[in-house]
Amino acid sequence: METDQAPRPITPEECVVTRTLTFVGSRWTPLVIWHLLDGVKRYGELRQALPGISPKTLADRLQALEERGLVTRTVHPEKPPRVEYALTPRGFALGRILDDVARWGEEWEDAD
Amino acid sequence: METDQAPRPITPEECVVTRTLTFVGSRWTPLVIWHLLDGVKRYGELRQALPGISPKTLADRLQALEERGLVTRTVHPEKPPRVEYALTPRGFALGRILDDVARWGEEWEDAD
DNA sequence: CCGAATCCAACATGATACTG
DNA sequence: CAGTATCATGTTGGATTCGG
Repeated sequence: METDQAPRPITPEECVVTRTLTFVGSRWTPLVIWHLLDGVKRYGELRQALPGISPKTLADRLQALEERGLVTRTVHPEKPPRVEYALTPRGFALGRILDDVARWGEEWEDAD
Repeated sequence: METDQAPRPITPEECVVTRTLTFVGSRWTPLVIWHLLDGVKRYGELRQALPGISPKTLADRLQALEERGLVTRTVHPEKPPRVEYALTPRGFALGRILDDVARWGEEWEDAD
């Protein structure tokens, strides 16, 4: 007998998809990842590439991405200082999913 | 000559991935879609299946999903009224992407 | 039973100025 | 250059109440 699931109640906090999407869906996060797919980037390069972002928001996003293991942060103790950000393998894996999202999103909006 | 792109500045509003993720990443949206993958559901069924959701939030999410063509809403003019929600084909397509997100998210969190 | 209306709280984001 | 500190704001979600 297959237990035909009336899927039991589940909260957003218990749902891995929700956790993932609320994290990745933060306003600037997909664009940060997208730029890093292109290769290692400095803080200032990202800032230029993200028109209108505030330094605080960029720092927040990069810290969050680093904490969650999607981005590495490397400090070169020079003068002037140089800090570089790069995607981890898991960050790249996410980038591939974002491609799927992009394709789906384009069809979706075209059909409006 | 391949024009090696230093990808030109782009805002979140211009990015289809951002638009899609901020929409789908709304707190209860993934769970609503997930429950509808199982088949047609009544408002009250969804409410039971989503512990803690407020009627306003559920109505908001369902309206947004309907407006964007991911869900259909059918009113059966009975007494008491019966209202049923179902995914459209595009809604189901999104569901498949959410599966990928789930798989990625599980690895991601396991690796913490 | 389904859901609209109102009001409010929480959080993410933003502007701006300043520092190691 | 690469941020932090501080303050202001806007959008999202929730509690509650009421109507068809």
